[in-house]
Amino acid sequence: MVTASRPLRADAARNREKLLAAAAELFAERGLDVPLEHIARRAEVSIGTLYKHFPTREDFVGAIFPERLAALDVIGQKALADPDPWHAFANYLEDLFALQAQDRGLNDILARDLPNAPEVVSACHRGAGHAEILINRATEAGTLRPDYSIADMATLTRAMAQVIRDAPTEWRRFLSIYVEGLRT
Amino acid sequence: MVTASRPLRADAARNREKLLAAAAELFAERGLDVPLEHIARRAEVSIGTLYKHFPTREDFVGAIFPERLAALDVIGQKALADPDPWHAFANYLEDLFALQAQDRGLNDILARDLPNAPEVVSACHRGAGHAEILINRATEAGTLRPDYSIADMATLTRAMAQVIRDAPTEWRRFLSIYVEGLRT
DNA sequence: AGCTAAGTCGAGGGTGCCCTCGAATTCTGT
DNA sequence: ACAGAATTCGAGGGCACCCTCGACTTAGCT
Repeated sequence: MVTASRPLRADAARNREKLLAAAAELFAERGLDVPLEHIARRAEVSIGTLYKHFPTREDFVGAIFPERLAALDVIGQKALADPDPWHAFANYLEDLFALQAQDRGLNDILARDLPNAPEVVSACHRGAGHAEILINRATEAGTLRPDYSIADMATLTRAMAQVIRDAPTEWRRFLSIYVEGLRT
Repeated sequence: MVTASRPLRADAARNREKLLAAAAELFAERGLDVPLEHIARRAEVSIGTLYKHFPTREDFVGAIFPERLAALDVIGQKALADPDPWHAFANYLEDLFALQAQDRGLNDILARDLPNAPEVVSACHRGAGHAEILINRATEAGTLRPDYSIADMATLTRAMAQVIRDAPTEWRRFLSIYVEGLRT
């Protein structure tokens, strides 16, 4: 049911963009839970207009994050191109959390059990796909402990989300200790 | 200014106990942020009465947690009595997080930057004292990486709080990986 | 039994956020 | 320039939580 709706009126298109920009900023600064009213205010648009364009918070997430999640693919590709399995895996983790540390919204999304927007879900699945390959390579090379799994990475991601939130300077150290524990 | 206030009236004392019991349960079940109104309801007491006895949420925390934090001292003593420095340290961590996993309120307190009730603060300091000794012993014995510090343990505690919250069965595995990374 | 200080109650005011809807405005094709 | 459709606006209703205060009740003393 892809209704080929006619193009938006000029003012509407402008407002939509202002809303997206405001939401993108606020999500990155304050996380996914910013009050929608704040978004409307920063966009200099009324709350009613906001709801016209984005009836739910998920609609914002779905409109904003696919683009950002593309960064996930980039670091995934980079890691897959690395010939050293261990190095690829460890660097992937670094890159992943560096990404999370830059964007509170992304941090929330990856930590949360409920990123329901379909675009977001599929991006996460792709990410998990990359991760799985990297894990397998590293275990086969004998450098990563053999029982390590995606589930462990999910746990790690949530833990890191917390560390990033309340001690943004210390996540690298924390991660390096953890990773040390993964080497065989 | 320890005002030796005259004893509470019988009904007041009873209500106070009911409130404490209700708060203790709800903190443990749901964490420190339960609505005060829920506590009043479970205690079968009006909201006004609740405020009479405990004007702020901190008053509840201060009344309930000192007792629970005594468990911290217990595991601290146990660890200090252990002759094997590494074993003492590693077991202390296990015991500490087992405690957190049993009680969402405690989990919140240890993870949060704001446990302001003085009794709670001092209990945390005592805990940190034990931890420091255990760390020193283990580093001197050469089994713990030499740069490990209390600050790292604080970070770990917050990370574990998160893991415990959203994957209560996996914290042991997560911890064991991390601890593996600490051994020299 | 009667008095009074102590305690209890819960309606209600305040805040912050969510979301809706009808009146007012503005774009755009003719 | 105008009509009509599309869009905007923001007041306002709802909800959940916070906290206060004055009217009512009761324990406990004499």
